[in-house]
Amino acid sequence: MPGPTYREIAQALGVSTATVSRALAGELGVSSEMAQRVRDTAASLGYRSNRAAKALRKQRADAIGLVISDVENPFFASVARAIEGVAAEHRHAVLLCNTDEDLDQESLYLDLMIGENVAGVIVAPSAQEIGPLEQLRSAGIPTVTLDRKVAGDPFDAVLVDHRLGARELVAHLVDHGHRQIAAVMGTTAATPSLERLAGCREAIADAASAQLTVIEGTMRQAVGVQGTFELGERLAIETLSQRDRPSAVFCANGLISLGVLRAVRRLGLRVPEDIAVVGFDDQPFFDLLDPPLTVAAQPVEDLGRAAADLLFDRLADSGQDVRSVILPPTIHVRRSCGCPAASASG
Amino acid sequence: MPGPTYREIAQALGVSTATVSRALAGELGVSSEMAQRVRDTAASLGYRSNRAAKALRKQRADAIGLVISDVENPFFASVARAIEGVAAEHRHAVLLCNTDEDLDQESLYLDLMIGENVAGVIVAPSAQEIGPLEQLRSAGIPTVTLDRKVAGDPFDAVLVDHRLGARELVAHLVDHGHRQIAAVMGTTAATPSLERLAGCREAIADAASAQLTVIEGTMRQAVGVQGTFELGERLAIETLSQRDRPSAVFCANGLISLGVLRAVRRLGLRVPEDIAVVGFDDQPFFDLLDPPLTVAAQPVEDLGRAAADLLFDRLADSGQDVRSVILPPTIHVRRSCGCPAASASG
DNA sequence: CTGAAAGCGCTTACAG
DNA sequence: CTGAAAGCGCTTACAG
Repeated sequence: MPGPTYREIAQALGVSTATVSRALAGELGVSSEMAQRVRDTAASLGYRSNRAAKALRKQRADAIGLVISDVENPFFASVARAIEGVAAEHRHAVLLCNTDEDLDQESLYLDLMIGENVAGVIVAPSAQEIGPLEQLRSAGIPTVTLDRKVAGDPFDAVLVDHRLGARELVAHLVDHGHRQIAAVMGTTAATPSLERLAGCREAIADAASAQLTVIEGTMRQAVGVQGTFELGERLAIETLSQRDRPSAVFCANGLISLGVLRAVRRLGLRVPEDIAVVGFDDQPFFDLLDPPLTVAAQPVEDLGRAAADLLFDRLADSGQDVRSVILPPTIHVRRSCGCPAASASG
Repeated sequence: MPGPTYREIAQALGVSTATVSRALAGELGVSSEMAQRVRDTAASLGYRSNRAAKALRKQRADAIGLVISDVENPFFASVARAIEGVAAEHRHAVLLCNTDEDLDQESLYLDLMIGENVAGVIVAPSAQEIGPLEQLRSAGIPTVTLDRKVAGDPFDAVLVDHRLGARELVAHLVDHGHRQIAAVMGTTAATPSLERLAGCREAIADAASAQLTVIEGTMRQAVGVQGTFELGERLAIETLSQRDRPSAVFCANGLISLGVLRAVRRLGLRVPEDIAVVGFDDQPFFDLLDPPLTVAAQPVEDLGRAAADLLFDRLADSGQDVRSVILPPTIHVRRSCGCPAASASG
């Protein structure tokens, strides 16, 4: 049972569908009295806007695409939540896509979004090169990249200062006296990982006789939440089983951190006595882990909100220059680094 | 720069757009030779399907709506992931909506999805009464409810046997000798909570002289991930600060569990010596908490996949009877219940 | 301020 | 097997 259309509203009032359209769109050029009558009639008939028809006619849907690697990853889940909230304020729907960092899938999904005539796209790019995102550029679709840079800066971007966060974390380890530090990286394909690694190196360079061992998996291994988690565990077991094992480890992200903690537990090592651990990313319960984890927290909500704001800004004014926003991470010192228990860790 | 349409393909081949449509839709009634030529031309012109136009013409978009309370909740994030995977296999987009369990927002979003002409909707209903979901029924939109029942069973449903999980968990506490048990509930508005509570009561009824104290917050308090977490903490602090405090607590969901663990830590109590803790929901790192948490795990991936399968089944054959699938939870015995450390907890 | 009319890009009876 | 034509529900120059 199809709902009423402009035709029914127009007929009920003896006016044209053009007038109905204008009144309901809140356009000027229609008397406020008529506008009111149209709105009343629409309401009484239970009119519901047909977004598909609008999208076709206007060549632009009131919807945005969100292209991330995996909503199951708590980082992306929080970001998605924030974005969806802003989109809802703008009466836009959100199309959700998980690419698993796979370029083919990313390409497929972008095709789909362009076919939906989305107004814009927020994407966490799978690679540093523009690759499939070129489709968005050539189709002229407003795009914001999330957490990652694309070569040539063709899009608005929201970034986190990964380098700074990693540097501070590793410097903290150095302050605790550690000189043999391992960085468990998962993968170094994406820019966040690369920058975090660069931050580690900076901190090491600042310290006399400190040394960094980089441990990393391959792209294929670090797939999905479970995959990354298990990769972290596996890499940590390899590294920490050696006789000349490092005295501290930096974990490239929250999932890796959890994997490393499990490895440590399986090896029967104590944190921080036998091995100190710090990691990128925070979660609300990381202070409840055994031991509470010292981390560099990304401002996930702000990140999502900033990305959505950038996108809707551009939808309102497509002429503006390409902008990028860089957000700082926050260090939460807890116990896994070797610091004494705080009274109220947060 | 608009891409090519059927018109350009048709002109290039000297055929009608009807033929192009049939060929690209893979319909019979077009020679396989012609079909091939159409596909080749489409590919060489870089044709991209216009989903908005299709949606309008067919009165049905290749998209499904996913209406949940909050993707930031790990339970929903995992479910969303699974659903999106199945949808992608069917070349359907997923529209994501977070309702925060707010009926007005749910209603607003359903309006939006219906306006998008979604092929179907998967929804975790905010209430037991049909309420805003009536819109879906009267619009004839295939709907699957997730994790929760709606009065009168008007829709296909995927459920978890909450009662069983809770019953086993509390029975386990009773086996450990506990007689004063508290159930920290967050809210008992939704059916999962109610059924979990019923399961607790059954286990208590089976035990001589055991007693259940139900602690719950109000709807407004248990909002969002952070809200539920903090509510659990607050309720637990109140309960466990009393002199005649219970010796064990059942946590109604994963977020509440984390809140309770934090409360326990803040009160300086030891788990399980001073207070045993069990909870509904699992996460990949719950064995890394201090102490490892004994839980009833919902089969989240299966839940999402089953919901999506039910929906696409119905899209293929709308005539079939209303079905419901009930999935069992899995008990993971770890240490918070009082059991000794397992060698490899999972 | 309002209307008649064209058209967004498809699909689908209908006719051949 | 293929085509001409109508139409899904809107919006928007254009004309008055």
